[in-house]
Amino acid sequence: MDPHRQGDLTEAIVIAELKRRDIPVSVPFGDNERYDLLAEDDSGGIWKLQVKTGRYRDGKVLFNGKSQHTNASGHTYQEYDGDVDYFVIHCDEVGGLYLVPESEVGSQMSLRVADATQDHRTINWADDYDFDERWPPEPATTGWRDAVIADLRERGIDVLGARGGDAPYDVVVRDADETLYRTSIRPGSVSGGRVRFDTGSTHAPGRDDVDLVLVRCRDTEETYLIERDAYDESISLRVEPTRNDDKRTHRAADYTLDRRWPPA
DNA sequence: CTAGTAACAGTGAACCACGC
DNA sequence: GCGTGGTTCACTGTTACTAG
Repeated sequence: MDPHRQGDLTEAIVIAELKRRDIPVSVPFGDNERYDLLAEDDSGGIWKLQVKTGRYRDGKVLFNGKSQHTNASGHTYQEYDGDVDYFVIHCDEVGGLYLVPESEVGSQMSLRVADATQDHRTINWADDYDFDERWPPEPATTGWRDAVIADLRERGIDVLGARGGDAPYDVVVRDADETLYRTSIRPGSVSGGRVRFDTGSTHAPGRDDVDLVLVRCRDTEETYLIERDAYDESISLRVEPTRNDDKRTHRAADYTLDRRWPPA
């Protein structure tokens, strides 16, 4: 089956599955929206869902977390980066329906259905993302950006106001030496033992745009400070300790606001 | 230290629909 | 006819982890 029809089929199956669970679902008019469906939870919350077809391979359900389109310069790839709240993955081969937060998905993700030869920490077990276990989603954390700003002020750090217009940073902060730092504040979450945040999207700040990135992780309830020069395209902070102390590993504990402020 | 395993990131291709 | 848009499929290389 050609990919477009496959996508339509999966979307139809997901709509049927949601209806079967008495979940109100709406389909956006036209195909100009980045999400496929809108679903309503019991409390009236509206969630933007992106439907994906899962491919079963080597005991895992694989799916892509980005959309691809073609222009004059060739293929371009775009992550959803907040344009959707959740991915709903249906895999025909295993008959599974999974709900995965957008923030936990990179360019692609695999959900392990079959037992693995080795019990790997980074395995994303499909059962953990079972739709019926995950629905309804937890209400979105509101005011996390304000929480970070409050965190900064609590430490006596000067916050010189929020951005205006299309500036790539959220606030400017000032240290005791009167040095100013353009700072981007991003939401993060723990996945696969790592704190992840959106570093590679079209909306993410580049090295020339900001000096610092503050990541508020909802799972660890910690704020991490990362100097923008510390990474190129992306960085992930490992929450759980590793047995082999690899030099390339970035430990989240080393990047907490308390340990990193003021910037070197 | 090494081999094996798993996840991630990136790239190219195929297919169909649509507009110019 | 050609270029573009949107989707999945398939493959390769890199990174990081586990086990021996």
